[in-house]
Amino acid sequence: MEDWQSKIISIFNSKQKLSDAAVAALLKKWSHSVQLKRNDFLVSKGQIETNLYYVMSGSMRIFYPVKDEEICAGFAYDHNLICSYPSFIRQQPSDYAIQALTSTALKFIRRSDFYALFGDHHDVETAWRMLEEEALVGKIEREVEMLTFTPEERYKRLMDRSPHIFQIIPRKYIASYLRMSPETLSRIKLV
Amino acid sequence: MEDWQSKIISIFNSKQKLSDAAVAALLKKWSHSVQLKRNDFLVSKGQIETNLYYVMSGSMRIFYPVKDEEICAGFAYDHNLICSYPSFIRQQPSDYAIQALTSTALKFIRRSDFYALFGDHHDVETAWRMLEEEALVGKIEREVEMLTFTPEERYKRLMDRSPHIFQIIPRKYIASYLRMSPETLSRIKLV
DNA sequence: AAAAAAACTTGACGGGGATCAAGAAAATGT
DNA sequence: ACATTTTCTTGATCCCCGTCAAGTTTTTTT
Repeated sequence: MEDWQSKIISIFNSKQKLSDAAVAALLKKWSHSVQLKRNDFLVSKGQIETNLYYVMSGSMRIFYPVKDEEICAGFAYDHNLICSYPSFIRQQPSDYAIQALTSTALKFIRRSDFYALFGDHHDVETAWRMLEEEALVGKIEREVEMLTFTPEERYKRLMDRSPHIFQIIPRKYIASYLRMSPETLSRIKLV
Repeated sequence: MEDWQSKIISIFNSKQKLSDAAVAALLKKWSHSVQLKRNDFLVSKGQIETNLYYVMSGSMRIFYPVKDEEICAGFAYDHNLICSYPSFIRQQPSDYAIQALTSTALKFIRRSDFYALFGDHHDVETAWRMLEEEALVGKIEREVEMLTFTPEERYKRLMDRSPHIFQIIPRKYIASYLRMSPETLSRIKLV
């Protein structure tokens, strides 16, 4: 099994141990590749998400274009699963866009193939449910984070938790992710 | 079948049609009751959520106490499912509190009983997964709502979408839910 | 290695909405 | 029905942070 394949399986296994049959079926379908250059879009606003991606290498930002600005919802890098979840779930045009910040290599599985596995492999559905639950709880915790801390506290807490982000991601996107202007982030760092 | 029972089933059926056996098994376990008076807590901060509730009548607010204030995360009334999801999912102490705003009648199922159904009744798990997906997408959409609209726009959009809330819920909680001070909400209504 | 583009910094300014405060209105309970 | 508590309103003040602008540094491209 290749390294990226065991990484994908371990993401699922961390929630629910998959049977050998499920592992084989999942990997068989998780077989497509994309290669993006810097600034390429993986998903554009308005597009319907039909795939679930695994990031082999590189870095991406997830954001929603709104009026004349862009609000950063998150990032993805090595060994993350990524897609435009609302569009993936509802099969409606995506509000999110996902863009490569560096050249990025991805593997993906088609949504229809993925969902088709649920019938024969109950454990895949259970693991996926639990991964989605994690996403929901994460969203809720982040909401609290943004509401109860000052810009400076938000910066410090991200710095404590994920210092590597500051090496990979341009500050202006981090500022947007932390819900402040690039100028405010710049001034905070002076302190 | 009693009215509240068919309501619960229809919530699940809206996502995934349940088999007769699944319906029977689910309702058999969804058999406990609670009755709350105004201001009683269904869930307190720090408590671990072990139940999933259905609101028969009355109204509730979900909020997180933080520092010296309370931030309203949502409301629940007739025919809603409700629990402290992060605590229910992770079995960790709840950051949320849930409080009755009027006298409220609820039915509930124990988490352990609910999860136990998933083994024999795959369709219950699938319906539940889809309901959780709906919650996740809802959270994401609300985030956009809060970030891209002014206080006045947020008020008007809630007024358009859910005018009945203003008849049931005290304004100060609605203000908190809309992420503004009660004074700001009061001033907006003058316009 | 040089040119161009993108990202970051720093200063000046302004405004939207929070906070504080005090009075009015409404809801609750006995 | 009355007293008490809670909620809502309205005014005055203030400050945090966003915006605008101009210069600097870093990164990217060729």
